[in-house]
Amino acid sequence: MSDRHETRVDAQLPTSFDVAKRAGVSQSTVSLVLNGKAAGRVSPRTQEAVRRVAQELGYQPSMAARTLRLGRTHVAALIIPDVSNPVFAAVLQGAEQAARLHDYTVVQVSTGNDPDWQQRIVHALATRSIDGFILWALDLPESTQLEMLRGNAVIVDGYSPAFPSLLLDIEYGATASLRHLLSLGHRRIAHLAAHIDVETFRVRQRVYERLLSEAGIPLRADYQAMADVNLEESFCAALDLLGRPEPPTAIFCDDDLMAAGVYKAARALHMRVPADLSTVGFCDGLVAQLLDPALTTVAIPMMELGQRAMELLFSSLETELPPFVETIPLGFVVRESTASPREDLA
Amino acid sequence: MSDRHETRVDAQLPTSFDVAKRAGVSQSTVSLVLNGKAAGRVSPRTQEAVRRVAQELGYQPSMAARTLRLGRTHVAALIIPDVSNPVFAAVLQGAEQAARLHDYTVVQVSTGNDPDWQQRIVHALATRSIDGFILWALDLPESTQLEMLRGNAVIVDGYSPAFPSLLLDIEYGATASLRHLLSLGHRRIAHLAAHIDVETFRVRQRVYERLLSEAGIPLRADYQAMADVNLEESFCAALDLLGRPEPPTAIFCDDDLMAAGVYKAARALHMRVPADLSTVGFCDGLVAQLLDPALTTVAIPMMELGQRAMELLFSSLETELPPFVETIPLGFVVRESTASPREDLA
DNA sequence: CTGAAAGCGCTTACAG
DNA sequence: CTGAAAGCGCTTACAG
Repeated sequence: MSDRHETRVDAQLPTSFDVAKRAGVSQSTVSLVLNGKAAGRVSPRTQEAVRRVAQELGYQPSMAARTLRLGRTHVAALIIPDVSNPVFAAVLQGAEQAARLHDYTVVQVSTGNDPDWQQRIVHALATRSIDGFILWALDLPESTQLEMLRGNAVIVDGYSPAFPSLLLDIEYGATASLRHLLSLGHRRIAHLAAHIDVETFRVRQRVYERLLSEAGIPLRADYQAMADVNLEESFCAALDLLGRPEPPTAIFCDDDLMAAGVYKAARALHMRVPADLSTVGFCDGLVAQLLDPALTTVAIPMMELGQRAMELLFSSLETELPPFVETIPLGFVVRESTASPREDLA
Repeated sequence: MSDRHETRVDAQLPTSFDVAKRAGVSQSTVSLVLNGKAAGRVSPRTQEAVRRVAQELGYQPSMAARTLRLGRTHVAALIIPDVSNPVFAAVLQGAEQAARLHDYTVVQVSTGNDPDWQQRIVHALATRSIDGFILWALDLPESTQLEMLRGNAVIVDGYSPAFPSLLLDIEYGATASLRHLLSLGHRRIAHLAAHIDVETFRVRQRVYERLLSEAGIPLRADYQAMADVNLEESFCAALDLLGRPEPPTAIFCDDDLMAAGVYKAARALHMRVPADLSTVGFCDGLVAQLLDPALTTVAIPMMELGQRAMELLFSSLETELPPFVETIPLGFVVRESTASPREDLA
């Protein structure tokens, strides 16, 4: 005995069987026709009839049934560190654009909210709810339980030897940014670093250390601060930096949102950007556009990256791609948030 | 003959049958136990054994199979006008938080990118890929094809007689905002309106017209501008407004992002906010926090709303809620973007 | 050119 | 207390 009526929707919707009955053909014929596999197997007039009836009934195949049969959900997940950073909206948009061409849906999962994100991925994999993953700005240790991800995931801006990866040229971006500050004559350069232990931020730190040392500037612990990538924390950390006995004349930030925190702190202390304090960011999304004066920053093409990552994921899903690395060049945009340090501070 | 191996993943994952075999019980017993329906039907020791084996094998039930059987996907969609506005990230966060408690996933769909969004909803419904919908800031004409949404959707900040609705008290917010400007002495108040024809924005327009007329201020066409809710368009429109022969002394904006455009235009014209130009926004999200000087704006509790909307959706999914309206109070926050008009302009 | 049948992996009456 | 079986709605060999 059937036990339908679990949802109101189910009760109404036509199945391929309904179409078959009404078109006077078998259910398999309906499936064949509607999947475009009828070429030379079903007469044109039958095909026509099937299509017409399907149209009339507004028939659409059940995703669940198709998924069960085919083993594909047509859902991809974009795993990002933090939804509340608006740059990821651009990534999602890019990813969705690419996904639509393949008839896929994208769900966005934030690891920031959820320390148990690895578990969630494993669960999604185990319940076969998601076909593929884009992992953004996350490191995957080789010996991880995420081993099962092989063939179903691509990495962007993260370290992992086991997956196809889009690697951003953070090295270049950070170098350009710091060279710019140095060439303006800054020597008291602080680093406002993201408080997340992933490679993309470690690179920024390394470049900071190297360029300063190359310029013969000793590293100072009191010029290094950490904060979560959000406005409040960055504001507090920046306030701290600027409150030092000998405050920095420039702050190199790991993200635009952190630069926004610096702006806010400068404002609170009645300092002007860039006259009293130069600031550089990283990302160049909406936040950079909003800041006044306009932010000098490293430009990451987020939307294009989202798109590219999704395309890569599809390739990988089709025929497992070997682990490889494609390096994405970044830009560096000089705007109005940087200037030479004041004479008395230089 | 079986045709497995469609995906690498499928090939490996254990099924309830595997668990049954290894535990030496029938597949139905496994299902009963793992679904907590074994009370008094399966002996404790059998239950224990089943659970242990399931654990060992890392067994998780296939979502697709469960969905097909039960008619529920455990996916809800949040339909919003525009992803690129960062306020919606907060909505999503709230919605996800509530969804997690019910073991649901949320996908976010933007209607802005996609004029065909109604079609997409119908499709999602027809393919039974999504259980329920939260429709945000959208109007649904009664005679819509979305009739089939009945019982599967809730509305937030939108007009529709047929669905459970969370109605924001836009009326109050807009009134408070305009009263504030009027009480500061402004009489040359422009309206920078969102270029989307939905009720939530029509209310703002009506209140604008009414309050001005109540204050005995004639409506001027040259004080009304429209733009999409993004920085570029709002910037251009604001530039236009401020370039009038007799420019406004205050601009009432339909959204914070539009207020950001006004700030940018003011800056471009070397006008100071609020000395030369008062600005009020609507929303009070990240953008409001970023702006300098701090934005006076109507506060909408986006995250709480996302949460509440999701809870409402669950209630509605369980037992169809009759159409009803719950009105959400808004706040109005006076910060630094408003002041009395300059003497020579008042 | 078309149809009957197997099987994807579950849940849940039903029979014992 | 436990198991055999139906059925959710598809796709795709296979047989005719």
